[in-house]
Amino acid sequence: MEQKIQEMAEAYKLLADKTRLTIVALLKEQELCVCDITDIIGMSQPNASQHLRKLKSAGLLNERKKGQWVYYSLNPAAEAYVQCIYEHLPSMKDKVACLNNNCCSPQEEV
Amino acid sequence: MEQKIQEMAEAYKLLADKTRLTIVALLKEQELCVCDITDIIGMSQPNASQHLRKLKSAGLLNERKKGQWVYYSLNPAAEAYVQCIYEHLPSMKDKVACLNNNCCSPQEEV
DNA sequence: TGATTATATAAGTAATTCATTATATAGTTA
DNA sequence: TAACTATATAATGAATTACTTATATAATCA
Repeated sequence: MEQKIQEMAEAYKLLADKTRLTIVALLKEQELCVCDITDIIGMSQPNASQHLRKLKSAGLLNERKKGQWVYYSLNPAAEAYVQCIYEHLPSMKDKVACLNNNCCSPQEEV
Repeated sequence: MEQKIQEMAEAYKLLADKTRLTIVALLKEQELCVCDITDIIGMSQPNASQHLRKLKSAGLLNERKKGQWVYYSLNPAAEAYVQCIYEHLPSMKDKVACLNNNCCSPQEEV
């Protein structure tokens, strides 16, 4: 039981950061590339990249490369104690809406 | 929406610690006083006290004073995005079992 | 090929956090 | 009252972490 609590605590450590939790909330809406995320959140590219690496290393995200873009998405196989949190995240539909108006990278090619 | 994510991140920060998550798992079984927790987990009294204060300040715990003991319990009115985590915590029944055999403080007086 | 764009990594720094040690408060008991 | 027990608070130090700046890798395009 200690092992499981340890794993849970480590996962929650990743979600206990406003920036990463925002990234997860965005990815709950749709798959996004790094530059989408930096544009929407207004953060530096290395910062986003480092957060994404942490989330992916822990198995929370999947990654798909296409050309020079790397698209990240929520891993549907993530632990239940992680996924239960996603259900409580506020909608980010309006935040990702601009992407469909082509402000940033070519979403229609996804 | 940023506000809610901020609040969620702060709550998860509290649960992103193995010690505090263990305390919460114990309290999910039953109300416990500080010395119960220190005995079961094997931690120092000030350490337990400080963790409990954090959890209580955030509204995750209730406190009930009786004599020189302070009994802590999970706050059933805590946010849903917090409570959903509790459902995934492993059982701690065997950990609290010794208390009912009177190893520590007088549970029968609770 | 060279220039541009997207992403990743590395190094450095400031801030936060967890646990310990020491001490204070407060209720109980002799 | 004095001694004891339970709990809380304060101060310190070690470790972790988040962000920035600088640089590296890699794909695309002219």
